[in-house]
Amino acid sequence: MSTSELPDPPWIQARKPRSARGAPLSRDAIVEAALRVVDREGLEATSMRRVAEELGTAPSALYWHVRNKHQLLQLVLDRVVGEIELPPRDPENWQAQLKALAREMRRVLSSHGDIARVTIGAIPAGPNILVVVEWMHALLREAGLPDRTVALFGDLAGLYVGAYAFEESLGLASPTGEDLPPEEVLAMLGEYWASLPQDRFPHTLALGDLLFEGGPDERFEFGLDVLIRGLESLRAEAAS
Amino acid sequence: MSTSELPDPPWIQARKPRSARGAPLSRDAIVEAALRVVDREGLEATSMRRVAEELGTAPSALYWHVRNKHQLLQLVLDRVVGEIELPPRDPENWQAQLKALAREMRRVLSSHGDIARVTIGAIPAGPNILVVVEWMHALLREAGLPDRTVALFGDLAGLYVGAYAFEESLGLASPTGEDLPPEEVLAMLGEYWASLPQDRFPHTLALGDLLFEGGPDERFEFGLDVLIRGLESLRAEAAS
DNA sequence: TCTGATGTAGAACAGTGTTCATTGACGAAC
DNA sequence: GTTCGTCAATGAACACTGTTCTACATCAGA
Repeated sequence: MSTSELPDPPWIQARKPRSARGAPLSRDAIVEAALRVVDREGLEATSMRRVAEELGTAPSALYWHVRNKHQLLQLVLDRVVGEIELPPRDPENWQAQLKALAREMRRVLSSHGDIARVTIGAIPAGPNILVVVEWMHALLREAGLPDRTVALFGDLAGLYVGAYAFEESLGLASPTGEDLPPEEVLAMLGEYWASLPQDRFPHTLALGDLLFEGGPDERFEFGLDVLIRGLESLRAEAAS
Repeated sequence: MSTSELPDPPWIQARKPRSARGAPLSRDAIVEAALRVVDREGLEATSMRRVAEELGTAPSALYWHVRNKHQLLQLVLDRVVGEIELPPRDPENWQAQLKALAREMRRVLSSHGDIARVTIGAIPAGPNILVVVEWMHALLREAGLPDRTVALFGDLAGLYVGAYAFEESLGLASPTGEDLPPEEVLAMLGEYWASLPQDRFPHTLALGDLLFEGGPDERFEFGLDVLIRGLESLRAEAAS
């Protein structure tokens, strides 16, 4: 929700529009169109031709406003991150607030199809992303964590939420790469599981349904819990 | 190193060779060739045509032995995971052994280019992958962790190592998508950092160089430390 | 009015995963 | 020894992809 008036990163190099109402196309309109395509048809279907079609123009017209597809997707990601709502900080409750931020990030990412895939391996450098990063850094520093820990943990938390949301967006992708209904994938997995020799995989077989039954929410919360407990352990050790 | 004689997953459906020495091509030869291409030129350059060229055959010939590119990459990944060396288990030292396993996984993945990208969002279902998973499940169960925790943590650890190795393989990818020398990317980032308004990003700016200076090893070890501390906290709570 | 920058359009390039009909090679049965 | 059917490889083709290049409008300022 921010549309914050921040300086663009130098590598964006937005072209100055000729006049306020002059150009039929704009970088923002392209980003918005690309996001619509991502929402409806997923990242894989989001080609430059498809985005241009959504806008009723030629694919080459996009390249006047955007350097390449990679940059366009980065812009879309930053636009999506802008939807994240940040509550007022309360350092006394830093653990609960950190969890709430992670949940909000996951919610926003998951509400836009595969877009989380873009986060993996991207330097978090868009204006909106920086706002979220600053909020988190502030919370952890105000909570009394050492600077080095804050810097490293920010990275780690971003990696976790991004990777998790991405994995989640794939759903139950068939191991063969075809589009199979999830129940058939589960059936195949079950068949394979049953075929495993008991003497070589006793522990994995003993875990049995526990490996499959945890829903995505439960798995996400577990990871969050582990991360926060680990961080708290570091904090306690540093404070002693 | 395993070449374990395990049943193939049902979705592999390997074709039975006509005779032992008959076919000039084989699934294993294709996987090996694909791995060579990944090692030398990276995942993005690994096309079916490139793999076929490596073998001196036509691209369409591959499709007799492999269902599609997705499956081929899964096979390559499993082949790579087979290189992981597993020491004898010592549940007394489960924390150190768990860390050692994670380091070994990262080492093997990172020694094969981008291959870690394939791990993200893939159901860990190859034979060699299952051997590693079983080892880990065994270690944690023998260490006395509750089954539910073992199942969930296995997922989490795989997600972390895979995502980290993937991010690492990208190196310092330019935010624009072009191939820029890393120092130039760093220069751009520094320029952007310097342009940020002090009043809106005080904490992120205060962290300063701490955000950049941690090498990949240090960052990986930090994440590992957080995960293990979190797990230990769960174990202590469950044991009380 | 002329000039130059700002945009858009269309064609083209080199490449992608995958399918399909065709052709060859070989083991087994007659 | 010949036929037959399966196994395997081929080459062409399809429908795409990201990107670039040239050409062509459109409009602001001198």
